[in-house]
Amino acid sequence: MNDTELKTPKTARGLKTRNKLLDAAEKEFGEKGFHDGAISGITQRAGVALGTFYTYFESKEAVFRALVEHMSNRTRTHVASRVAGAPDRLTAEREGIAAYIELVRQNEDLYRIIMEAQFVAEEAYRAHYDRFARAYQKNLTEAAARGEIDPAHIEERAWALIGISVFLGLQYGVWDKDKPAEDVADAIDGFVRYGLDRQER
Amino acid sequence: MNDTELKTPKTARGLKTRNKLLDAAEKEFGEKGFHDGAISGITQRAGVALGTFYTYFESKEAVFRALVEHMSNRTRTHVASRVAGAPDRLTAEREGIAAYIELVRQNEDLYRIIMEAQFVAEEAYRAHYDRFARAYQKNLTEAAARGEIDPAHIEERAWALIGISVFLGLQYGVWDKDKPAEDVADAIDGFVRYGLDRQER
DNA sequence: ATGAAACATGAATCATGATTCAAGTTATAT
DNA sequence: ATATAACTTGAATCATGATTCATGTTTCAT
Repeated sequence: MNDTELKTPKTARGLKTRNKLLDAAEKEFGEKGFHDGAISGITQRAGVALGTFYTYFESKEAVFRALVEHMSNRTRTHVASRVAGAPDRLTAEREGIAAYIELVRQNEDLYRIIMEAQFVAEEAYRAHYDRFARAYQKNLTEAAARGEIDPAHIEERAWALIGISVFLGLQYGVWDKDKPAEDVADAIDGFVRYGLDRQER
Repeated sequence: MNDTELKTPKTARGLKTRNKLLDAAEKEFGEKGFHDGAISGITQRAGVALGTFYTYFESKEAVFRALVEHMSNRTRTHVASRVAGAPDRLTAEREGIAAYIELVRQNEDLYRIIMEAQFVAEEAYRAHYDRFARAYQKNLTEAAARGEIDPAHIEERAWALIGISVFLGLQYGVWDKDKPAEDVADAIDGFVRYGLDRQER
């Protein structure tokens, strides 16, 4: 009952075309946004005829949804792989922020498309952040069990940490790309560890 | 050279009509979003004829811009008035978060419209957060001078604090309205003060 | 009291772009 | 080798809704 399955390509040619369309949609929507982006723009970028689009996607909204899920996965795997080696949660936090800012910088479309999902594919948007929030809560709970962090208010802290990443990504990944992502992550590390109150050490 | 001035009403009647249109636009865009919202929807809600809209606004984008500025001011004054009596910055931080969540809850349109500005009125969106970031930096700098907080990395911390408010507003003001805003503010207070590391006290 | 400026009206215009479809081409299982 | 499913094509359809404008009404300074 979902678009992705309904129109799954059956041959290698079809798969290739569908991927070309997804890549093209990423560029089109990333550049122009959902409403100014056009199906004809997508098919032109992909080098296929207009009608071909509807072989793989039910509607303009449907590609967008597929795209959001695609980018949500990309974000998760990018950050996760970067964080994997961290010795403890607080270090992982710092790495995660650096990885996220870098990702946004390298791939500005990603930030914009996920944000715009809030208005075009609200379900997908909420699912994206819920998934993140749950993952964060799991990590924080485990870290608390190991005695690495304060065990209080895990849920609220998870959302706060998401907010920190997203807004640092906006400011230092999209708007002001001058500072190295590592420097921003270092700068915020002390705050995440010890709050506004203490000096970092 | 700006829309607001070009079409400023000259009489009391005109002013009243313009305000009716702004209120109506807030509801229309808040409910349906920018693209699904219609000028005809706005004028119907306002109880005026379609053409009247263009007596006061140059275009659909222009009302939206006016609206964003209006709501940006509303947000600032609401939070500022709530924070005014706080004895120190860390207490102010806690009050500010509670005030923001309450505002979002009472007025969900506001959250949505400001967020959507990112795509419809990017300048206004960035201006809104830049203004906030500057105010935060000023407050943090002064608090650091009084010895209330760590003086390091003021700019990055300002953006992090904005991100915290916005995402707590999203989660607890828009999506999950069950917890009292005060409880959320209390829950996050320890994190903002002492980070993930310590127990709150 | 009156004329000019402000304001209000809503039908008509107009551009845009998503979606459909009937006809053709290519891949693949047998 | 061939039938069938998978895929491709792009011109035609169609709905939507922003914007304009010519005509009327109200306000207000004098």
